[in-house]
Amino acid sequence: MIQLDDLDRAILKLLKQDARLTISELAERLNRPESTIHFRIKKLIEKGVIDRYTIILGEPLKPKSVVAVYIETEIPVIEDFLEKYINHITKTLSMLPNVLAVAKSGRNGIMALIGGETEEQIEKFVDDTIRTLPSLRRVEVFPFTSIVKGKDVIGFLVDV
Amino acid sequence: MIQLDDLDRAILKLLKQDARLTISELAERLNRPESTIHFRIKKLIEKGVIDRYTIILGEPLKPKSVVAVYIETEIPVIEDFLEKYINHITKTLSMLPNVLAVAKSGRNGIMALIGGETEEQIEKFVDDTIRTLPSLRRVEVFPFTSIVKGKDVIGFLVDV
DNA sequence: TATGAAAGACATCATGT
DNA sequence: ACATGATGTCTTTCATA
Repeated sequence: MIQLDDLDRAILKLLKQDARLTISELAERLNRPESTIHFRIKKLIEKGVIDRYTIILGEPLKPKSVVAVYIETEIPVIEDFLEKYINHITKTLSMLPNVLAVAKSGRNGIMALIGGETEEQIEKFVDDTIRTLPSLRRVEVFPFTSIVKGKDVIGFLVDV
Repeated sequence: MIQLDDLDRAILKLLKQDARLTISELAERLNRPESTIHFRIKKLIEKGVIDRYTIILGEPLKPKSVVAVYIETEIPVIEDFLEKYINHITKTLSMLPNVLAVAKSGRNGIMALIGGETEEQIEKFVDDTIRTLPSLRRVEVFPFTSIVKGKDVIGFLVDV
């Protein structure tokens, strides 16, 4: 395991909120010398605790409407088909810009996060692109009314 | 709407990959003067296209196992109860550190993303914390076998 | 809006406590 | 873990086109 002390955690928390905080600003807020902050961040990156820095995109680029879709295929007699078919679907979905995220679920399930201008537009996309796939035994749409925790995950995921 | 040209898009794409790229590095890669890049980024922030800068946490802090859970409540006779109850559940879940994200779905549904060390541990958490809630008519767990698109959403969501 | 040049701020590193 | 100082790099600003 990895062990982080309070200072590490405080640095991570501040950088999560605003990764452009300078070392001097961090040093001031946390009442530590700049050299210490610099050293800690260097270590956090080396240890892989900080994976990378990124930007979150804002309202202008975010889809107004988001749904989760669960897809489940039939289980074929030839098991080998299953994995190949699941791979095919996930890869196809992954290439589409309005598909924000895709995960395999179990052996024959897929969960996808899909964004669009309206819920109706997304429904149409699901009808045209997903429900037309062969050998599905279930397609269920979970429309997101509001995001309570992890709100800006959409701005994180959206393609530019 | 907002309109972005190729340069804007190129800047956003690079910053999404690595928000620590300096203006000079961006300028070099995109064959533009530093002042231009500086100006564009300033505008992108002003327009809200760039919402904020953040860090993605790495393996040491990421849960090894992740599931999505869909929760659906009964629809009570008194409609007002419904919203209050859904709010109560979402807020309770949001406070827990292993609950990575929570969204309301429709009027009586909740979708939550939950992380843990093993799938069994998460199952136990679902049994103890969610299935014990009153007036639920459905609790379904979708274990994530692998994430195909949006892989580092977990490192983005995880609490420090 | 784009650019070039200059000024100031910052990260980084070495050294020592 | 912290302090200090030296160095080079980067950001930021401003005047100009």
